[in-house]
Amino acid sequence: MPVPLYQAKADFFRTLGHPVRVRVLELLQHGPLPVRDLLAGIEVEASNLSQQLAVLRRAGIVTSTREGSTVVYALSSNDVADLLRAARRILTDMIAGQGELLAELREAEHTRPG
Amino acid sequence: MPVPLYQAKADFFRTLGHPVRVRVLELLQHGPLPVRDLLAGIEVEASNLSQQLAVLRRAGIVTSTREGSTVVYALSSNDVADLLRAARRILTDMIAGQGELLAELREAEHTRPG
DNA sequence: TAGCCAATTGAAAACTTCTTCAAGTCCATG
DNA sequence: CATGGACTTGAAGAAGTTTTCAATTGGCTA
Repeated sequence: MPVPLYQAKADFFRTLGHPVRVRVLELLQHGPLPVRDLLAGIEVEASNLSQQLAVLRRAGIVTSTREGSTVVYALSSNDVADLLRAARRILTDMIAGQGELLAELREAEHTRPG
Repeated sequence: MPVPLYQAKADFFRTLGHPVRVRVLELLQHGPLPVRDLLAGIEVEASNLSQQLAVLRRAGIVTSTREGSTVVYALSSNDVADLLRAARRILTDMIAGQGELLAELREAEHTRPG
């Protein structure tokens, strides 16, 4: 009895639903990075970053390998980058849409119906 | 001062992170539908569905219009369908990957190292 | 092996989201 | 204008997530 696909999708999206986790995935888009570099690129404490990395690991979205005294993270599928691109497109559209709405509202203020 | 984009992305993904909301978006992929039809396609109580629709509406992901005594919902951008496709691809990969892992583990059980 | 740095873990408190139920709105029709 | 159907809302408790801090692990080098 498999987990229904819509439940798996929801879990997956929920996993992406945190600003630190999104930043991590963005930073990993261009290739693997050690924790040290993630930490340098995200305003968060080491232990909090670790917690968020653990969430991504448990979900199977990233993998970690120890190299000497540092740990290197990588995306486990390149499709994650596609997904982030799709999300960026939607958000850009939505923000543009809101911009238009705002413009309409401003106009309405000047040409108010009597 | 705009909301940072990674925060907006995280909010967006968080909004998708619920099985009922994922189902709604899947059902709306092929065109607008009245609440009645969503309700028929999802195992959930009317008031719970309404709560989830409100979350999607507030996030600007769907729009609703009243037509007589029914209310019709639609995706506000067609890109949402792209995103769901990208998510499906990733999940399919991930599940396939887990399948392989499982196969390896099973093998290991039979060829256990001393 | 002692001390240090990098990263992780466990656990408690603070916070957010989800579910549920009763009550409410809106429209059509008798 | 009362009734009924379709959908939404508010609010409260249950459930889940996030943050934080102290403690811990693993590896390196003196």
